[in-house]
Amino acid sequence: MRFTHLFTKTRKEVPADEAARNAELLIRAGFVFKEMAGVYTFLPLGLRVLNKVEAIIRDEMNKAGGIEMRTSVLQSKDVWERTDRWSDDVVDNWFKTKLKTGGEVGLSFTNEEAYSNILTQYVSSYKDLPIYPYDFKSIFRNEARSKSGMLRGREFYWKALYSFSKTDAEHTEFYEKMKAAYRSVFDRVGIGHRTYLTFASGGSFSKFSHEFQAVTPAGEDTIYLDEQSGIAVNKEVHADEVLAELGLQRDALVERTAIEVGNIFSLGTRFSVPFGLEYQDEHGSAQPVIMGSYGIGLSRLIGAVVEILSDEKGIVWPQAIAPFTYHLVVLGEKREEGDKLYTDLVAAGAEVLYDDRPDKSAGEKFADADLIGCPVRLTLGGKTEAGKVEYKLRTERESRLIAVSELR
RNA sequence: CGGGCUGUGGUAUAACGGUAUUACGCAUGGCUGGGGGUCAUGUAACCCGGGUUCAACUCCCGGCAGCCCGACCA
Repeated sequence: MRFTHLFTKTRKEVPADEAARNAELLIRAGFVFKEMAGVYTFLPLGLRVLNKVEAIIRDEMNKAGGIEMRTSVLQSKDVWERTDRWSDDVVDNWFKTKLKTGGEVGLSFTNEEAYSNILTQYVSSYKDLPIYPYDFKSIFRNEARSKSGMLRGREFYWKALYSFSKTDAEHTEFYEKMKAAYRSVFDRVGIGHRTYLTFASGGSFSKFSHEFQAVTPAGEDTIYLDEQSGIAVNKEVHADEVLAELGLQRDALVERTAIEVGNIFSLGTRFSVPFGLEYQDEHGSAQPVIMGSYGIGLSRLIGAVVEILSDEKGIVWPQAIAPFTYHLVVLGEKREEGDKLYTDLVAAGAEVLYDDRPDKSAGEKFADADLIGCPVRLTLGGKTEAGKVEYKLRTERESRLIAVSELR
């Protein structure tokens, strides 16, 4: 993409109404636009990152057996009354609105009911199970207090997968598979080294749920981490009996602030029973479906990556989710060579952000490249010998000259 | 939802009960041309409503909005 085609602009000033580093950088670099507290529009650069994160998650979900679909955002009152989660007294962060015809609808704040309800139409036999549908979707929560930029929004983009299994054993097998898939997602987006499997309260159907907590001071959870094993417990279950059960020594744990970038939990029959979601087993008797829930907030995850990997100059994107691999800077008289290199790289399939602005100084272009954070900066300028290009990694200070042909 | 702080050009800010400051951006032109360069000219603002006052961006009340702390986070 040519910079002159990209309508967003970078900003030097820190937004006055953002204290969170992730929002500050994403706004200054032009990845997102703040609509209101807790609500952000994804601008062209931001959407490219979002799409890459989505593709990684989709890949991992599909590999684990997931099947993608898309549930509606508008949800009907009837469905949620089945599980007693329509009332504002029970769920206080619903966004609700009215139909012209008089009925009430809610905007999805989670998906359990939607899936349970839908699947009653399609599941009737043990031959129909297990199934693992999931979707990517915007979710709405009327938070009393959104905060920390992208980390806690009122509207956010997530992936939710639900497992529908015949037995506890079948459920557990998949649950373990998802743990691995999540591990892989966080590794691939570049924060695996800071993300820990964390035991949290499990509700009525299992003792624990599992969270994936990324350690960052910007987080809002407190976890107790055993650095040896990489296992953590959420503050909410930090008790002697729990530690004993998990084989953790209290003295070995360190307290950390972290953000929950993913969570998985067993739902048992909490939702399948109210919807009559059952199947007939081999003997013809009705059995409730065993469910599990697996969520990842993509917008939050992106915010966490920025919090964890940025430096004083700007964002440092991991290759896998960077908006572009190359940030090509062309200075003054090298315009023609720049155009050719850009065209050649794109033709070869590379993703390139080409700073072709004719009226910007070198300093400004370099500062923007650092702020935007693509992994590789390529420079063509007065110091660059013919046939060569300066190659600099975002994570390194010095650049080196390489032959243009080395770039493919 | 409780508490605190804050609302001034596109962005970031200053002052003042009486003509609204500066920087960035943007526009035009010149000089520049490898880490946000420089000169000139221009452009653009007091959140909304009410009150006090001769006069309110400024003080008071209410609303709305933003940030922070706490509560909450299915």
